[in-house]
Amino acid sequence: MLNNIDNKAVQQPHNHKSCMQHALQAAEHICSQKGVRLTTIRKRILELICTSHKAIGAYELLDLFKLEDPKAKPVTIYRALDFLMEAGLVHKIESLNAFIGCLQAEKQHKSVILICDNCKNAYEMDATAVYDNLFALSESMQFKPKCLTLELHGLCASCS
Amino acid sequence: MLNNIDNKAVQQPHNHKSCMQHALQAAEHICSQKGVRLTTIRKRILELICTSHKAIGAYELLDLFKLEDPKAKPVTIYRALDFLMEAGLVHKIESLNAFIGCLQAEKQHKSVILICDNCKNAYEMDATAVYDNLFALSESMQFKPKCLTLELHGLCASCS
DNA sequence: AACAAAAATGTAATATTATAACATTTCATT
DNA sequence: AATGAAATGTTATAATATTACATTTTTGTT
Repeated sequence: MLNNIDNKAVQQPHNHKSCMQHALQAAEHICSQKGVRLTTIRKRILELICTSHKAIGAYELLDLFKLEDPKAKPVTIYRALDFLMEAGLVHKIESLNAFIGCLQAEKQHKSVILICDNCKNAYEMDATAVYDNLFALSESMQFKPKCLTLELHGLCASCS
Repeated sequence: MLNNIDNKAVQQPHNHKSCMQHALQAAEHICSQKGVRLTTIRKRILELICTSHKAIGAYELLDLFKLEDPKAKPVTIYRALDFLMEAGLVHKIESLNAFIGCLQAEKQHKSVILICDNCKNAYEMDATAVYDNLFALSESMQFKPKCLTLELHGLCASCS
């Protein structure tokens, strides 16, 4: 199985089928633990997101989903995305208005997303030290930190 | 004059008029140095942004600008914003789709934006160490870093 | 000053991203 | 089976951002 939070590993060619299975199993587990329902739609949207490691937009997802349910509407997607984000299964990349599946949803984590501006692949890397540093720093300025957006754009190994 | 990159100072009540004058003078200086033109429209949009330290949306800016030029269109604002961002005079807050004036445009800087989710005031704080850390870390994974989005949401001193 | 090229702005249309409001259906529990 | 809560369907619209092309203004050159 894919070593979680190991960016190098997922950047390499890897068995993506098992990668996706892992994500879906984690999703089932997390949802049952939280007592929330991973419905057919939600699960399918998650699958579509996890089809690749590329950031995907809500309307791209809608187009894919419409192949199976032609009457689907934007709000279907956004509702599923809200659910999946709330559960920590999906992250929004604010600087792209796009979404990625989370590979370590089962662990509470503090990560930076590395985004390749060429191929749009995006991976999380642990950034606990950065979080702790910035939270402490901001608190010393009487700022009460809640939530950090941390996205690093650049070129991945394959594209540079 | 306001000490640049001093978040505490701008969070306090301060002489905002001089704060704004500083921003405009810096803008003039930077543009003449770069050989680009701070036209009437661009300057005015910058002024409108610098009226407060609150993040402001493009269409809010448009509404304000329309008071003076009722025929103004969205693209007028976006073009000015593009120019101002390119010149480093304005930053976009990706997680809000909103904009703030930069208080230390004259210095090359690596900063985190502290955003108060209550009052929407947003301030930059130096984060050179974080940049250097993340850039180095990502390079060690064969990722070629270009641009970091670093936004910390929370509550400012006044609002918490 | 006259001109040409480049830059900026005007104008219209439209693309993209996201949410609100309310009706209906499905699910879990009794 | 009846009930209430959660999820989904449906319609409409809000909010954010860009494209394409016409016109005007500025700059540099003659």
